[in-house]
Amino acid sequence: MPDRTSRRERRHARRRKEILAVAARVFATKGYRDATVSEIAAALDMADGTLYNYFASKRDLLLAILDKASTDVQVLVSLPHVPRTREDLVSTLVSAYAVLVDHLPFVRTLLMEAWADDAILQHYLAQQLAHIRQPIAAYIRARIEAGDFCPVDPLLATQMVLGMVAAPVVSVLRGTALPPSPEQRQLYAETAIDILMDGVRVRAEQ
Amino acid sequence: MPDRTSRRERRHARRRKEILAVAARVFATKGYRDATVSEIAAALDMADGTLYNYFASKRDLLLAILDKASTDVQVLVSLPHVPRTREDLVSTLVSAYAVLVDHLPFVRTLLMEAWADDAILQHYLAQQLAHIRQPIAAYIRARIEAGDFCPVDPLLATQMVLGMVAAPVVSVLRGTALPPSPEQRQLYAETAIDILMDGVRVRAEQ
Amino acid sequence: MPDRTSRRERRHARRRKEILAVAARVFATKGYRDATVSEIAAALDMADGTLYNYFASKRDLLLAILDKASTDVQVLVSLPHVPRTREDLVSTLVSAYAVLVDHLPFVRTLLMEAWADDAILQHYLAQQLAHIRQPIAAYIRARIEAGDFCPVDPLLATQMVLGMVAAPVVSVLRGTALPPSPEQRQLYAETAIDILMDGVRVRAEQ
Amino acid sequence: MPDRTSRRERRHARRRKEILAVAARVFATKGYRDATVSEIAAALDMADGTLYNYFASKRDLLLAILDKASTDVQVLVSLPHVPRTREDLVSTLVSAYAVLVDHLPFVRTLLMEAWADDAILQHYLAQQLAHIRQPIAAYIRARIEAGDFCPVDPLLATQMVLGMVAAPVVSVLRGTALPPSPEQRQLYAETAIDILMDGVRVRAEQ
DNA sequence: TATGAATGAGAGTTCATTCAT
DNA sequence: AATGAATGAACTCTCATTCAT
Repeated sequence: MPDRTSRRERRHARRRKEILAVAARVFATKGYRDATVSEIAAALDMADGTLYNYFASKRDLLLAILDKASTDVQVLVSLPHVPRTREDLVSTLVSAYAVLVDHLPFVRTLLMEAWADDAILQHYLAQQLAHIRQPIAAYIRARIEAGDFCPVDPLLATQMVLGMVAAPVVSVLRGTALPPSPEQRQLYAETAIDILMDGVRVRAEQ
Repeated sequence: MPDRTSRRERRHARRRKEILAVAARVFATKGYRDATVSEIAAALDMADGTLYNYFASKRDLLLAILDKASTDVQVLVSLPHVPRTREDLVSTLVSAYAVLVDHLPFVRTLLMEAWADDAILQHYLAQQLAHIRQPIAAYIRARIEAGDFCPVDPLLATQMVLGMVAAPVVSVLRGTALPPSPEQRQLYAETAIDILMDGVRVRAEQ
Repeated sequence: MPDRTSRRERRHARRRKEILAVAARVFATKGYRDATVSEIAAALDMADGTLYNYFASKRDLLLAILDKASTDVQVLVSLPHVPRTREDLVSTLVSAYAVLVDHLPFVRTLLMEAWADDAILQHYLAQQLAHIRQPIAAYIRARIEAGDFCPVDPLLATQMVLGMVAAPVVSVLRGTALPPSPEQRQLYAETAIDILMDGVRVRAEQ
Repeated sequence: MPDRTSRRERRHARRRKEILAVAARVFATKGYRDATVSEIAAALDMADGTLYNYFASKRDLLLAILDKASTDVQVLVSLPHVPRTREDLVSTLVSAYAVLVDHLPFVRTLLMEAWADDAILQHYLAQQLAHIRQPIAAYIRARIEAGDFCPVDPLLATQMVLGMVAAPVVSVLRGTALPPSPEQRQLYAETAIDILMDGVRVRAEQ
């Protein structure tokens, strides 16, 4: 009876997803340690024990959330091509914001736990960040060598680029600001790219 | 015997400081909830109960750390004057880095707890951040009106400035990078200011 | 499935009662402070944590016992009518003894805690005692005015009546004497009423 | 230097007495278990450790209080003669009230602890009570045999006598009523004796 | 003698996890 | 599969007692 089995499996997978989403919200709000299993179960209108039919332990639940968050962030890394033009850079950034905002509780939980736990940082975030940094640094290095960019430290500049780009969504990730509208995301991206490229200063000769 | 009393008081205050420093390190590493009182006491080579002669509760210990972190950060706010020249801006930034680096475990604990707890965010961090943001935004707004700066959203630009400036010390605060040397701090500050002012792009006419 | 729910509820209520009875016995014997939660749980052949599924805290357990003791004693207060004849008085007293004896550990715990704690005395005992005293005092006052009773202070006489009536069950409440048989209760009641009415002295003219 | 030694000893004994009096007050108010050593030391304006120069342990302090309470109550027992006349009975009772009232915290502590602890009851109170009961019972028995008293159970009557006599000072011992004035004591004693002897009922022929 | 900081055993309580229903 | 009562390890905190000063 493969049909029955697979239906059951689909149902099981669907339920796991529901649980993950709710648990991520709870963990994102109170932190892993302060959130209780009962609390998550209650938010799911489900008995405590039932959770254990889907996840082996509370920690397992966390790891599944971190896994998903990590995978979600990975999308940012796998760019189809290296953006060159201003429009290209802006639209890449806009879609990066979209990814973060679409998975808020997952990303927030990941950041929270990675801040405290070295193993989690290494396992779920460090590689992603390295993969994001690397092409940016390479790009900057190349443009410097081509004489397009000023001779800054490429790694330092990369960090600053990321800081600048991340800044407007920190409070969103934190949960104190509402997710930005598409227009706002566009604004964030354009502002970041423009400041980055030409600075805030008005050029004398223009 | 006022001499005896005041010696006791001094001793008491010194011991409190020691405890605070060690506890901040432990909290910064494992998080408030995951750190146990026994663990802190052990790190101090002290019986569990002795801690309670200095702090009424584990939470009280946390709050004292947050208080100190908050006060330390406050220093960043109370600038003697608004910096104008490039050198002024750079040296302001350099000393800001020094403050963060000098109180690493305290600031790290504050950031970790404020990330999860709304009340803590409000009470110990929100005002400080507002006080940092406000003069920067005012400065940007003024320069825009004077025609010196491009017409960007001042608040958004402020956030990006802060993101850019904070970026190189994030991993230091996290504990994965060593504190920057004075030379590095100088470099961070100059790079941030320069990118901010003129962008990374080489100007055609120069 | 309301059947399942109500069965659970009944089971829960039954278990609460069991716990209350055992806890009252332990508190009555060792006092609230000296009795430990582990000890009560052990007497119930139950893990410590299980108790907390039924009562929020050790103090909550005490308060539930005091509540019950208070309510039980309240029965003494709610007499269907004011007793007049000797038989009436005697049978009222007999049933009062029955109430005390039927709830020994509860009443003993109440008396013990009310002896030390003003708030408990006020909340769980003072009103009951006032309600017992008041009709007795009123009765004595009325009979004095009718010329049936000697002109004693009604309140003082009331206290003495209660002292006399309570005396034979003090050691029972204390736990050093066995509960009186119905015959003994009858004897206690008759003796108290008779001494009260006519004293111990043989009247000359009889 | 016997003078110095004995002066020191006198001083030591005096200090012990002070400590006992204060500790009895604290124990009487909060109970032995709920009172802390620090609290008693603070009430004496003394360091915690100093107490241990006078008493080996907190329990030792309690036992000394119980000893004193027991000894004080003993005075009630050692009557110079068996009272016969009404005046004799009344004055005996008045002085008994005086003893209780003069040692309130000690007696209150004794009653509180004896209510919970069998060993304390046996060691510090049971004998005293037996010694009080016995002559009363003997007296009643004798008067019954002489035909003066009605044929009641002498032991039961004894208990009721004690209950009646104790009633008006229960709230004083408890600490909710002020100690009675000499006039009130006289009234208590006379009322008790009179009710006891002749009851509250007005005799028909009078 | 007097002090009070240090001690650590032992208390109350929480909560992730199990398992009979 | 779903339930939630039972479990007990692990935590925070208290306080009688000790002892260097």
